Amino acid sequence: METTLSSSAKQSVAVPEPTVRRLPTYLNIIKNLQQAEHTYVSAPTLARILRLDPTQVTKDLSYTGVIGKTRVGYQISELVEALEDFLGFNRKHEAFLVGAGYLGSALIQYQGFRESGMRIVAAFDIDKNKIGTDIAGVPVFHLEKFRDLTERLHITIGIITTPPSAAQNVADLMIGWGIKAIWNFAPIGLKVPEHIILQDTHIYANLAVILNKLDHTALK
Amino acid sequence: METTLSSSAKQSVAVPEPTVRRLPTYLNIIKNLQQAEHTYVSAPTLARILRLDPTQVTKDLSYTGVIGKTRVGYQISELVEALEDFLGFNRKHEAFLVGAGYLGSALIQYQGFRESGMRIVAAFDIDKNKIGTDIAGVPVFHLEKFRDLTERLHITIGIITTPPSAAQNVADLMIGWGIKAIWNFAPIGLKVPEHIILQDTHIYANLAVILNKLDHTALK
DNA sequence: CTTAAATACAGAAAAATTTCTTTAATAAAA
DNA sequence: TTTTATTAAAGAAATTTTTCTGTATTTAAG
Repeated sequence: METTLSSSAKQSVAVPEPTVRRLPTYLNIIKNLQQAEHTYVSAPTLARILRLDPTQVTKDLSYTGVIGKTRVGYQISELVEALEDFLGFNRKHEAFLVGAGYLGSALIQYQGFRESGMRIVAAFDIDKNKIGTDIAGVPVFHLEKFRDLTERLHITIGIITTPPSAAQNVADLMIGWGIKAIWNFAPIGLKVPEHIILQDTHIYANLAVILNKLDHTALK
Repeated sequence: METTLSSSAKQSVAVPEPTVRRLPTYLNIIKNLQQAEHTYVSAPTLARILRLDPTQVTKDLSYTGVIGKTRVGYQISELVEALEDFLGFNRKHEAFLVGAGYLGSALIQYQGFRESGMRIVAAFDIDKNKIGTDIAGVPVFHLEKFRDLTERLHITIGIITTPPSAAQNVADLMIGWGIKAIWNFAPIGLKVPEHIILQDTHIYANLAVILNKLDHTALK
């Protein structure tokens, strides 16, 4: 799905964001190679698999600090560790999700994130029909119950899957909870303090690209 | 989620892909304004809502062909129609999904795509436990039943949510079905003919950006 | 041992994208 | 009516990202 529209706290991030986006893909492939008993992988090999420019792969991997061996490539075990470390996939982050609609439910049910260090531990909504239920084992609470929470939680990530009209209020609430990063799926530009990490994801972005190409190449 | 790594059939796409990605977001906001009885919207207004550069909004919207009125902005009804037309959201595309795991199920259950012109009409898997069931009303068939399909289907989009090892085979199969576009979620670079539209989406990309920022700003 | 091929890496060049600047138009205010 | 402020739009500049070149290294083949 999606794509970044805006982001705050972009100071001192020397690594280009397109690179950060590609790194998980490299990691995934390298892990597959690791399971297939490979011990080394070269940039050209990764480039062939992903149909990318070999020098781009080299540049991307250089940000991990791993140095490759000429004529051989990179040591897989070393690269896996470096990538997981760089991406933060080996740390454990717990997340709250607000807005248990179709998108929110889909995100919860997609447990794949668990392998990447993020676990959704609770969901919130204001729909009485959803309160008290659970989605794939994740309980759904009433948002109001957490409104006046004074003690800070150990939750680092807040996921917003509400309608856009509610998103800013939810964001403010999350900041009050002591959350460090907000993953926003609402199509609105949230106003957050400098120290809050904000990542906007727009579900329709990729679909839009496909549909647009479909129409524009069909005419050719 | 999300992001494009590669794409084929990129001939004559004069509109920058970042622009195409932003357009659905504009559309969403403009529709909200429309419901709130607004009739005009200006680029600076959209820019404030999304925290973007105003001239970027102007440039993006210029690709729709809609021309704005100085000092007033764009007519909302005209813009909605132009955006939906440009993005293909008012056409109806049916899709097959192969790989009914967590991600595939999440995508099916997220019915939001229906509003954007794409409807997932069937899912395929090779897991006997899944065959015969349905996910949110979408039936799950055995992939093999469709392997030797000779007649072309009217399905335009194929969604791949299989493990990477199966992805290329599935892609070839889909091309045989007469599919026009492939939306690939497997972390692998698919080889497809020139005329097939290929869009790669990498689920972990956005999460990676967040986790990376979390670690790198926490140290500051 | 020598040669050839494949690779990492650094730097330069090119391409794409965003941001800035200027101009003209026009609605609203004075 | 005149002035002011806001906006769209086009083009230029700046920035970011990708791609291209060249060099040194090293494994493997001859």
